Amino acid sequence: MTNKTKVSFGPSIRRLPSYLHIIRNAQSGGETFISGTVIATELTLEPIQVRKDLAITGIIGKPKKGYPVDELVVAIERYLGWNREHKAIVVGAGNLGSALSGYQEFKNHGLNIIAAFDTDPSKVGQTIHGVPIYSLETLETQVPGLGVEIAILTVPSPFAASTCESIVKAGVKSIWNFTNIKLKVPEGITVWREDLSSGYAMLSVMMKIKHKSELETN
Amino acid sequence: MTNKTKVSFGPSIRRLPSYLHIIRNAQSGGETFISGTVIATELTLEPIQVRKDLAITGIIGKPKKGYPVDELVVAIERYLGWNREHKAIVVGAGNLGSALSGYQEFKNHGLNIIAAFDTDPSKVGQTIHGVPIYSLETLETQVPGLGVEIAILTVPSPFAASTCESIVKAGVKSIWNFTNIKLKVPEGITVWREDLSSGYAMLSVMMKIKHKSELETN
DNA sequence: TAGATTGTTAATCGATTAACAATC
DNA sequence: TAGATTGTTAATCGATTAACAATC
Repeated sequence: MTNKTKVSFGPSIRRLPSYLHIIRNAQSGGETFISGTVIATELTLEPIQVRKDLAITGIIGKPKKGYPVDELVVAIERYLGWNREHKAIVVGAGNLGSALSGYQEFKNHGLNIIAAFDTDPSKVGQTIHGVPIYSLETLETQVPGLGVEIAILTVPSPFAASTCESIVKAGVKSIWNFTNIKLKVPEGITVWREDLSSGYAMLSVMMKIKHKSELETN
Repeated sequence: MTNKTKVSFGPSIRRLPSYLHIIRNAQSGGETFISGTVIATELTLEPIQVRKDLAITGIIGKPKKGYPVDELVVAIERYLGWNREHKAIVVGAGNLGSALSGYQEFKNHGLNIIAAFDTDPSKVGQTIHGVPIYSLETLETQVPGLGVEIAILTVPSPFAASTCESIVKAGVKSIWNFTNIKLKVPEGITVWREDLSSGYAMLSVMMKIKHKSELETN
């Protein structure tokens, strides 16, 4: 169990943001109730799956009407911890780091990026989306005490391991890892790897299968 | 079944790129065989899972020695369709699109981004990582006939649906969707959604759980 | 040879889906 | 009231893990 925080309902948790998005839209449209059926149709899921997923937030629906929209929004955000601020830093102020810094959606859900770090001297002193860029060398001295919870790791892969060490030394406990390296971290450090290669793999295989079935059909 | 290409072994396919990365490293290091146990240790997985996953590529290992590195690399790339070129376009030449255009790893695995499209007139005519940027308006006329297989969708969410329609009209059959919108596409179009929000959700919940257990412990 | 590692077959685990009574 | 939708309990499905004979 070393290093592994067990999370029950992984797949359910991953679907919640999509639900939240739809429910928020309904809220903006003035709806007060939304049914699991409607959400399911929107996302091409089974209604029973939506109901099961929403159950983990503790919200209770009304037969015939569905779930109370306002309560549901609050409950999902609470469940995800998106109702409070998470101070974060971007480590690697390249295009990807810059893109993530600018995502309004994350800001709306508590992600507060207060600084970025990079090795490129020409970037230091600049800002990306209003976020100041500091020298990566200063990370370990600057970050402790600022209450930074999350480090978003977007450095090139060869620097992932060493940069990760700096992040840990700086006392940041959670790492959102966008590199294709599996990080080795001490116990108590949470890592979520966003593996873009695995997405490309899925897309590639789906394409291959479709192509094959076309060949078979024709 | 409408719109849904069924892919068996989803989780296995998503792990293959990580295996490939490690096996390639072993290859560079001059190794000729690599065992499932070694790969598993590297990635904190069970050896049996690695063996099961590698089995789908058709490669047969040698007891005591492991799997032949060169053959394994070829077999994984073949299985993923990464042994051939996939022409692609980036739709939405912002930071994220720019980041993806520059990823050497994808280039090495057949992803050939031949053009980017954007609405911003100041971007049109420029290049990102050597990829020329054209006006989004010209997508439907320019792209057909070029043999583009993949559209990487990185426009802001409000434009996702309409841009998706253009992509489909242009005859591109696979979409790598980086927006937080569930796209509605005609049958025969493959979509893989890269859902960054779900990653943020997982990280957030893992943080919450860890925090709670710390409170309980102290 | 001895032992590490394989591939196969079976068991377990967890997630999805089905069935259905309860109810607004 | 009638019927759509809920929450619960059970069944199914698929993925992971275990056990173990085969073998280099």
